[in-house]
Amino acid sequence: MSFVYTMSEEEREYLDSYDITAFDRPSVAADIAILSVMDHGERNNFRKLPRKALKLLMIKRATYPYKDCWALPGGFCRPDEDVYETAKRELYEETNVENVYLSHAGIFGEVGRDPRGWIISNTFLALMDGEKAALRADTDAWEAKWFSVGLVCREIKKEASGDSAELVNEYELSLEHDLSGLCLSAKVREYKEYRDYHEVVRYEIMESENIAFDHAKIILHVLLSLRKNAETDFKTVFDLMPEMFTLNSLQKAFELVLDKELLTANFRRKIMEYVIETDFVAETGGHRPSKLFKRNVERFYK
Amino acid sequence: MSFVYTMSEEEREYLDSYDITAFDRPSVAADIAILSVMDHGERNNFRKLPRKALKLLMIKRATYPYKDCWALPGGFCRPDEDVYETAKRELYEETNVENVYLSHAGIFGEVGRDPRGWIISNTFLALMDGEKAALRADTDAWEAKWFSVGLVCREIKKEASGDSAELVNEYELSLEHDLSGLCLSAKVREYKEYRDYHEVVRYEIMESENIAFDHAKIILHVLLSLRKNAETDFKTVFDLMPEMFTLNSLQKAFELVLDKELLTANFRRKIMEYVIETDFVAETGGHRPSKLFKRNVERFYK
DNA sequence: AAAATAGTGTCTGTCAGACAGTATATC
DNA sequence: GATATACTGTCTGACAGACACTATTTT
Repeated sequence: MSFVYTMSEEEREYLDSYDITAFDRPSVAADIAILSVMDHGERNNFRKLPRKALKLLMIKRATYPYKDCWALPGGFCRPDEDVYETAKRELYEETNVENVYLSHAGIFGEVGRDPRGWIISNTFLALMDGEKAALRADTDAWEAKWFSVGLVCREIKKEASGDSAELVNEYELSLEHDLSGLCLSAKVREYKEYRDYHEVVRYEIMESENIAFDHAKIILHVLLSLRKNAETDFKTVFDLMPEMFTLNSLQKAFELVLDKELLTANFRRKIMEYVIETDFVAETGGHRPSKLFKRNVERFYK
Repeated sequence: MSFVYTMSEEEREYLDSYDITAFDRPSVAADIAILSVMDHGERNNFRKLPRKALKLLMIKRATYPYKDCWALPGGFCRPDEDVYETAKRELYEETNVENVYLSHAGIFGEVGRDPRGWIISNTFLALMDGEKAALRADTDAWEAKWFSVGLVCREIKKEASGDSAELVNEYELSLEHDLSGLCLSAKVREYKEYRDYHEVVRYEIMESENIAFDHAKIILHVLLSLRKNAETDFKTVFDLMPEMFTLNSLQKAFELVLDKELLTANFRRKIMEYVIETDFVAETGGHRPSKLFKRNVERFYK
């Protein structure tokens, strides 16, 4: 804050006698869902391009509670930093990567969500390109791993009558680690109720296999918000791409985030004004090589 | 959380010896921007419809810091409640209104934002219909008042070259109280920088007249997010409407939120499937009365 | 030639923007 | 009849979805 706030003598006295510790206070944490698009699975055919997957970074907990379960990277907020800075710091500590997309994506403070006590979790979403992210490869020594994200939605209930409506969806979240075959999973229900002319949304964890705390709920929430955001603002998806990329890999990133297939011709027509062709090509195998493109920053801010 | 988490003996011991108070903790507050659409100004011509304005509820501070300045309603989070519940409780205490649109709209925890110490503010956005909101009218006795919201944007800088871009906008926020003529105002700059292929947005308060803390920044942020959200998801704007409304008043609500004029014929065509005609009419003056409509809830959840 | 990806051209229906026009109340 | 709001019809251009088509590389 840059503007100057001048204090009276009286106010100075009031503040000096103000005891902020008189009230109960929570611990505040920043948890980060770090997403990236990476190659996934075996490349069994030399001609075929590698399959791509949306990947999430999870960390194995070394201590109680939820010892040996996997959790989102995160940590507690310190008095000398903004929550945003906490997230940035944790992100760097876990990935050695700086300058990536980072946005606040919600707050989770339900009573009893952490057995250690009153802990409020600020959730952040970070997006980074797979090349940068892969530099700190996941080895057995390092307790952080990239998991392929799978999300399936099943409709449980859908009722709309007169002035009220109720929708229940069950999401099956599965997180798979490529090399070890390790698999984390969860079922989370989404309850949408429309009553008194207002919508109330609530999530409930039904099952949670090896995922710590309420992080399955948090991951679901982040994935759904990202998807919704990307529908209208496609600048976001570019944050998953390296400096130069093929139009095919950009399309794959969109498809993974939006969770639907796109028609190539239409996608290219729409995206064309946001990219600039470079003189480079990607030589990827037994077929015609594709041109590399970069962002057209000026169009982003037309 | 409904699933059961079973603890080992070892874990129980760990948790019993865990001292959460060993670390510094912040106070966590929920501040709410409560918006509503109400009639505004004198009705000088009996034929003309009342002018409408977007109104924000502000509270005059009785104590230091920022004594006699105006602030967003809010309060501290208690250990037995979710931050969301804090917001709902505060909302009810200030307005006597329940069951309205309420959503988390950001977190403000900059170091030094509150002279009392380390206080993190969770910002919520609440929307309610003007009829409900006006029930607790603003009297002189009550220190809460509805202010008409004015927001003007001026472009300070716009540079995009090669791989980086910089945009600076200055927003002039003015809050006017109809009866007393009381006026609060602020100038807040928005810095958008695009570097290393990622966007960073930052707000800075340049002036703040009678608005407490960093609330001018918070209000700006809430208004801009609401506007952006309403562009694509127009369910939100309906939360500003009573059970029955004229299409004209709905259009005015959209225009106030989106801050742009809409063409009536096009607006009606677009909105028609989301409303149902009722048998009632609004008799408003020396001209053809308009039909009253209600929400078509089933279409909201098609 | 076969296989695979790269990339283009065009038809079609929908929909938003613009605007002119008609309808119906009260004073 | 004047005034003000209520409400409708239709032209236009842009654009998204669908899909058939051509191009280019390696094995």
